[in-house]
Amino acid sequence: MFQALADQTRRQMLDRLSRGPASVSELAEPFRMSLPAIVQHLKVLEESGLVRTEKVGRVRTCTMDPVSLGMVETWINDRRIGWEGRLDRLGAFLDALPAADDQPR
Amino acid sequence: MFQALADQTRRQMLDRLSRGPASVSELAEPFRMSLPAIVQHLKVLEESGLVRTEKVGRVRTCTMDPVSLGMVETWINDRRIGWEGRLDRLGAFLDALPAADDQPR
DNA sequence: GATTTAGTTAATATTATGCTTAACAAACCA
DNA sequence: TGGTTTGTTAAGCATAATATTAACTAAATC
Repeated sequence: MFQALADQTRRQMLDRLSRGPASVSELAEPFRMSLPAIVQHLKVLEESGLVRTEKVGRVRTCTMDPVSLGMVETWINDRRIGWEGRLDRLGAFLDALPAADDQPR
Repeated sequence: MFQALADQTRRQMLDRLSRGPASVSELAEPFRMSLPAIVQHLKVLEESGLVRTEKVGRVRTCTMDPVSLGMVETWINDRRIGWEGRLDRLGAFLDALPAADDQPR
C-alpha cells in the first residue's frame, strides 16, 4: 500500500476517487499520459487494495476503498503516537526528579 | 515523504526511531544490510523530512520528526474523510427521497 | 453489419532504486 | 603515536518501476 501511494500520479488518481467513483477514461482524463500507463497505475492501486473496480459492459468503474487507507493511517498514527508518548513519559520522569535547577542549593 | 515510506527497510527504521533516538549503527544493527546501504536509506528519510540527524563527535544521532508523519496522516485522512463524507451526503439524499420501495402506491 | 467507444495486452525503452565492495576520514583510546 | 570505532564517499551493478507505441477485443451505436 505504501508502494502504491509513492507515486504522484496514483495519489492524484486516489484524490479523484475520493470525490466519487470514476471510469478508467474519466480517471485518465486529467493526465497527459497514455491510457495503458493509467491502466498500469490502476492495477497497482487495485493490487494494493486501495481501489476496487468492477467492469459492466465495456466500462470499468473504479471505487476507493477507505478501509485500506485507514490501515495506512493507523500505521502512521501508531508511530507518531509512540514518539509522542515517549516524550510524555520523559516529561513525567523529569517532573518527578528533584528540581536541581530550581533549587540549586 | 510517501516515496520514503514506500520501502520496508525505511519503515522499520522509522519504527525503531519511534521508540527513541538512535545512532547510525544502532539503526543498522537489526539488518543484514551493509552500513552504506543503511546510510543511503537514512539519507532518503532525512531528505523527506521524516527524520532529523545531528552529528556529535563521530556519532550521528537520528530522531524521528512526528510533524512530517502528521502531514502524511493528514493527507490520507482528508481523502478517507472525503470519501466517507460523500457516502453520508448520499445517504442523506436517499433519506430525503420519497420512499418508493416502502410506498409503492 | 460497419463503425465508434472503452479498455486491454504485449513488447520494449528509459530511468530510478537498492545494494555491494573498496577506499577514505575523523574521532577516540591505549 | 598507532590502532580501533564510527561513519562517509564513490563506483558499479542488478532489478524494478514507469512510460511508450502498436495491435487487439468486446460492447455499444448508427
